[in-house]
Amino acid sequence: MSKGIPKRSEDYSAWYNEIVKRAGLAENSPVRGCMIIKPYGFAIWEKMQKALDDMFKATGHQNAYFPLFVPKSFLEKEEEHAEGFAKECAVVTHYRLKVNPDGKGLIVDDNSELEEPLIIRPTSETVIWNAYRNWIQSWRDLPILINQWGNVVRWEMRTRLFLRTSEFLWQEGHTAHATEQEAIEETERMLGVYSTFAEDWMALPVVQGLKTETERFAGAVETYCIEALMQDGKALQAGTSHFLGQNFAKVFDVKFVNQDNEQTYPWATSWGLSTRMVGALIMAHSDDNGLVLPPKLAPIQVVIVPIYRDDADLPKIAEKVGPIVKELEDRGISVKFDDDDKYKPGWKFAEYELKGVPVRLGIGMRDLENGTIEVARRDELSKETRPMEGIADHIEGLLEEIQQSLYDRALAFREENTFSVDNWDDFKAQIEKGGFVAAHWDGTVETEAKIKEETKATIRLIPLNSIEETGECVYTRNPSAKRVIFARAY
RNA sequence: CGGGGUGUAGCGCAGCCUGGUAGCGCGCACCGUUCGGGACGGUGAGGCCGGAGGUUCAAAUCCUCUCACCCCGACCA
Repeated sequence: MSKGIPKRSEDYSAWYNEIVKRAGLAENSPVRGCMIIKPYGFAIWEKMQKALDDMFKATGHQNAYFPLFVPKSFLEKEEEHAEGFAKECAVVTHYRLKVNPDGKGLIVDDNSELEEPLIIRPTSETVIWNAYRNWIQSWRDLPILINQWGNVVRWEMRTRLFLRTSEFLWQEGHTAHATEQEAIEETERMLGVYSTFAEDWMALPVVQGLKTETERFAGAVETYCIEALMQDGKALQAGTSHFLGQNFAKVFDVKFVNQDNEQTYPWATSWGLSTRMVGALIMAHSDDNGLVLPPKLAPIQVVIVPIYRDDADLPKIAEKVGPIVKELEDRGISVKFDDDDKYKPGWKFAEYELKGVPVRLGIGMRDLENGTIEVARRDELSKETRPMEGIADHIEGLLEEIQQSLYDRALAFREENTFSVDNWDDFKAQIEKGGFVAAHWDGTVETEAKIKEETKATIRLIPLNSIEETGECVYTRNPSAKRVIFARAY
């Protein structure tokens, strides 16, 4: 049993913070709003990166790197984009400090003011499209399929580890295409990649859809997103993919000659997914005993804890464990044999539970005599004693089972917490209770704003697969063609 | 920026109201016994009580000012 983690049911927010700290994922930094990602947390992010990067490569993308600094004039070019990000930009105005002549410390050297301020990128559309001007001449240069792994800064008023930090790590894909159709297909393809990642790797069921005008990315023609439901009934945007039309091509004067020898603007997309997903992972599966990780993203999938009284027994156990470790590793399973004698088994059990290691094996002298091994699974907190014979096969299957089981559980939770609501009183009551609320909406920005004002719920998305169904707007009773998903969100 | 809270040992906290030589738990170091769900005993190290000023014979404690962080809201991935 874990010591001193607040209960999810009593204080979700405190529970979340404790998991992040106690599992060694991240901690606060001296700079407000920024976080220190610790090795274990970063290992999870690296697993995410690897899975995504492979999928990006498999869909024809290449990685590149663009600078951290964006000239202010670049950011200004696309009007909506500029307005959208203006409020949260860190600005570099000087390039030098000097020793304070009046005493100790350093002060900004006034003689080092930049002619043009540099913005620390909140996203990279502008620098990238400025570069694309030189990269794109002919239809033969297209498509350009680039992804970048990096950091961005959005000066947030209020932050939470992983979920919203002023600086965060992410990937941003930026593509250019000859036709509108091709760009839209790319936007949808990458949304599909994100969905697959969320569901197959994170064991997190998501709904795919479109953002409303209000929630759309600043500068996009259309924003697609995936939304997931967290255990406290709040929604979390898990990834976004934008169809940018020709907006950035036009303002950066990027043109190409098409097959009919005409000067044409290319069509753009951009798509991103961030370290916020580590937060999503925690909130989706973890429990009052700590983190619960899906096997596919767990830095350690199997931990083996030796149990012995006499120091002389450890080598005997180790001898038996060696081949098991090898057999598991040969199957691509990451294993840790924790033979550290500074901690005792009970402590280790609790520790690996806190860290969400999917499978724990316990092996002691009793097992050596009986040819058995104890197998414990983190998701169900259950354990059983099994024959050592064929244990690798069993574990391989068990990891798959756990991965699937976490997904099934999360899906069942989402289904139990998705409600169709048709009148305003029910709507308000349900939003208060939490969950996804599917309701009719008259399609106007005004109604959306009023609903948000009165209930704090926003339209998370207009689902892609929603069935056409005529109805009346839950707020205005005006006609509506389909339901949209409302929720309170992170 | 509003509202609430907290700064005392590495971590978590008590002490403050009612000023009088800074304490508890965890962790840490060493010794011994332990080891199948966060072991136990013994010994020991560790703190200008967030910062500045004031009141007082005397301030962690009272007063003023400041800084930082956390939580709730407005902004947002």
